[in-house]
Amino acid sequence: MSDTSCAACPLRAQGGFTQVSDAELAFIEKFRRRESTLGPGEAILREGESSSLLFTLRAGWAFRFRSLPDGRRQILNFLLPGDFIGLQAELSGQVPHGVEALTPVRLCVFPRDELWDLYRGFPGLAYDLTWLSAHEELIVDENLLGVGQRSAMERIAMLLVHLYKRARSVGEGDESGVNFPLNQQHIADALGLSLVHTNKSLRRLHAYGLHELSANRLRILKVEALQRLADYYALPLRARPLI
Amino acid sequence: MSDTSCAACPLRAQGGFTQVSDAELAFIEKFRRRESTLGPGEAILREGESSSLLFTLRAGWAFRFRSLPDGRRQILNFLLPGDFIGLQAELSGQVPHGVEALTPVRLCVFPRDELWDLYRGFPGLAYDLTWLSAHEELIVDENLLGVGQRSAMERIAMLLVHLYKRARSVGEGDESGVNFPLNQQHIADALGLSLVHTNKSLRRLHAYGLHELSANRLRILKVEALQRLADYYALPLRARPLI
DNA sequence: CGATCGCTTGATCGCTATCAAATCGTGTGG
DNA sequence: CCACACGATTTGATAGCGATCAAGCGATCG
Repeated sequence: MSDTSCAACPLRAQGGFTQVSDAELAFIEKFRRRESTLGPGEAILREGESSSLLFTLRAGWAFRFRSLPDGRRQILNFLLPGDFIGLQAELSGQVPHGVEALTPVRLCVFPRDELWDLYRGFPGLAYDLTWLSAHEELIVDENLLGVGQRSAMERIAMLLVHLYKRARSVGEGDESGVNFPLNQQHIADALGLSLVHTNKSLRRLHAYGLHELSANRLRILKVEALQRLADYYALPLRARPLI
Repeated sequence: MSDTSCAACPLRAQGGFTQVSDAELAFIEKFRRRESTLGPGEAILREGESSSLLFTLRAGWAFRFRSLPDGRRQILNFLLPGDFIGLQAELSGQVPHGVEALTPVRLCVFPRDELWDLYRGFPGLAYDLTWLSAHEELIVDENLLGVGQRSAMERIAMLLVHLYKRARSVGEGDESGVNFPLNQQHIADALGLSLVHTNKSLRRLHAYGLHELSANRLRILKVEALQRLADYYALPLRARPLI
C-alpha cells in the first residue's frame, strides 16, 4: 500500500479533529518518515524495549498494556485512530509498556530524534502533543477510577459505553453499531477481572437488553441506562489535535 | 510569607532537576504570578470546576482524585514537590479530578492563558511540560497495573516503596525514614481497598518487619524484600524538569 | 477431521467488603 | 482536672463478589 499524503489524510478529512495551518501540515508531512501496516496481535512497541520511533495510529485499534513478571497483564487503555503512540518513553526511548494491534493497523511513523524540531519550529503542534498526552492520562484516570471503585458489571458497562462513544467520535460505525475487536480476555485484562467472571458478568449484562455484542460488533441500545448502571458520564468529546 | 525568587528556588537548588537557561528561568519568574499556601485537607482544584490557574507544587504533598456520584473515591496519584498541576484540564479549563493538600503546601501559581507564550517562546520548557505530563501518566499507569492485578498486600508494599523512593528523590527524609502524611483512608482510596481491609493488611505486612510506619513517619527497612513481595521494580528516577 | 481458540457453564474457594464495636490519642469545654 | 467528642486505628464476625478449577461446546482452520 502506498503512503497517503498528509494533506489528503482520510482521517483528518473526516472531522472531529482540530485544524492545522498549511505550514504545520507541511512539517508533519516531512516529519513523518513512512507508513507502516501491522496485523492483529502484532507488537507496535515491546514492553521494556527502547524505540526511537513515534507513531500516530491512522487506522485500526490497538491497546497499551503493562505486565507483571508472573504474567498478569493489565491493559491500560485502548488506542483508536488519531491516537499518538510513544510519548511516555523517557528520553532514553525506553517504554515501560507494550502496545499491540487489535485489528490490522495503519501507522504513521515519526523519528523521535526530530521531535525537537517540532518543538522549536511549531509551538502549536508542541501544544497539541502536550494536549494529547494529558488527554490520554485522563482516560487512564477514568480506567483507574473504574477498576478501583466499580463493581464488575459497572466496569463492563462503562467500557462498552466508553469504547462505543470513542469509536463513533472518530467516524466509525453507525446507529447499527460499531466494530468491536476485543475478545473477553481483553476485556478482563482491561478491567482487572478474571476471564470467567468477565464472561458471566457480560452474560448477565446482556440479559438486561441494553446492548448487543456479537460477531465483533457492538450495538448500544440504551446508552442512558448503561451509563446510569455504570455511574459513568463521559465528558462530551471535543475536537482533538491530530499529528 | 514572601515569595522567593525562582533563581533562588530552594527546590531547584536541591538537585535532581534538569538545568534551565537564564532566559528560561527569567520567563518562569515572569510567568509565575504569585505563591500560595494551603493547609492539609484544603482543595487546590475542585472536581469538575474550571480553573484558569496552573500550579507547581513547591513544597508539601498533595493528591489527585476522582469520585463517583455515590461518594466512592479513587486517589489517582500523589503529588510531591516539583509536580506540575492542572495540565489535564481541557482547553475550557475544566478539571475532571480534584486535587487536595495532604500537608501544608506551598504553590507557585501560573495563569493558564499565558501558557501559549511559553510554547511560543521557550520550546525547551514546552518539551518539559510534555515530559511532565507523560511522566505523570506513567505513574498512573503503574497504579492501574497494581490496582488491577495485584493483591492487597502487594499493593500496599508497592505504595510504600513507591512513595518512599519518590520522597527521597526530591530530597526529603534520610536513612531514618521520611514523613508520611497519608492516613489509612488515603491508602485505601489509592489502592481500591476498603478501610478495614487496608488496616488488616497493613498490620500483617508490618509483622513481616520490612518497614516501620508510625506517627506520620515511614521507614523502609528492607527495600529489596518489599519490592520482591510486590513484584514492583521501579525504574530508576531520572533528573526531571521543574517549571 | 483433529486441533486450536474463544466462549460458556457449574462447583467450590477465598480474598476482600461489610457490619459492629472497642480502643486510643487529642483537643475542647465545663 | 475531668468529661466528652471526634477522628484514626484496631479487631472480630459474617457475607459475598469475584477467583480458581474443571469441563464442555462451537466455530474456524490447516
